[in-house]
Amino acid sequence: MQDALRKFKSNIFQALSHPTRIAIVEMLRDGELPAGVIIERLGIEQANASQHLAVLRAKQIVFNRKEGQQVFYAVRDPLLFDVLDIMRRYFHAHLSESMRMLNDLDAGDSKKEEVDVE
Amino acid sequence: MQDALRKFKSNIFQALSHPTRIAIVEMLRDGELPAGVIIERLGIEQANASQHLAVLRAKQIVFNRKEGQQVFYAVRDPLLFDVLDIMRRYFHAHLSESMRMLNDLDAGDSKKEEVDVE
DNA sequence: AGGATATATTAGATTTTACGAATATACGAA
DNA sequence: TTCGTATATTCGTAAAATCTAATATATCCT
Repeated sequence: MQDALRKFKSNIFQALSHPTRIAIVEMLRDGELPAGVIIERLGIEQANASQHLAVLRAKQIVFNRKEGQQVFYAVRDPLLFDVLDIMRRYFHAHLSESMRMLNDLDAGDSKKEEVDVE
Repeated sequence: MQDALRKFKSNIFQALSHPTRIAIVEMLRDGELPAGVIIERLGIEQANASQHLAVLRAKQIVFNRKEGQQVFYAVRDPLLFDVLDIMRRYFHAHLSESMRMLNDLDAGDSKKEEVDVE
């Protein structure tokens, strides 16, 4: 049954369905990084970052290697970067609607963030 | 800021983070289909299917066209199929671990489903 | 052993998501 | 206009995700 395949896909997507986790994966594009660096660059609570790393680990999107008291993370398969690249193209291909969508989704929030292009 | 880009990506992934919605998108690979057919093939509650369609609509993954009393759905950009194709390759590339992962995630459920390959 | 550093895990509150049941809307037919 | 079909929306509830604060674990250094 290809039900398993769909479940698998949705699981991976679920793992990628948070901006912080996208940021982590993108951060690892050029190779492994210790958790400390990741956390520092994210600029969020240590515990929170660690939880996001745990999600990526659970879905096997990243793996880690312990060296001394540091833990180095790396993306398991660069195939995922291809997915992110396609998404970037997708975003640009529909730029105006994409931005409108982001604003719509934010609507109701107290602070309205500016949407700039990369 | 490419913060917007990351937010956009995670939004799309969020929309794809459910097996039913993956099924819908895949179902539309060869072109548009009326909601009725989609619902019938999914074999789930009409309301539930309609809700999933609403999610895909909100994220602009699909668009719809009304004809008479039917509503035809289509995927906005075939780029998404490329993403799904990559995920299939990803799945196969790590077949054994993928299946173990699916089982692990199911662990604790009352009924244990068999994991078959597509 | 004891303290400092790096990272992970747990707990609890809040928000978001998913689902079924019921209801609403839009349209075509009689 | 009333009826039936196709689809969407709302409501209530259960489950899952997210965040902060607190605590735990492992490793190195002295």
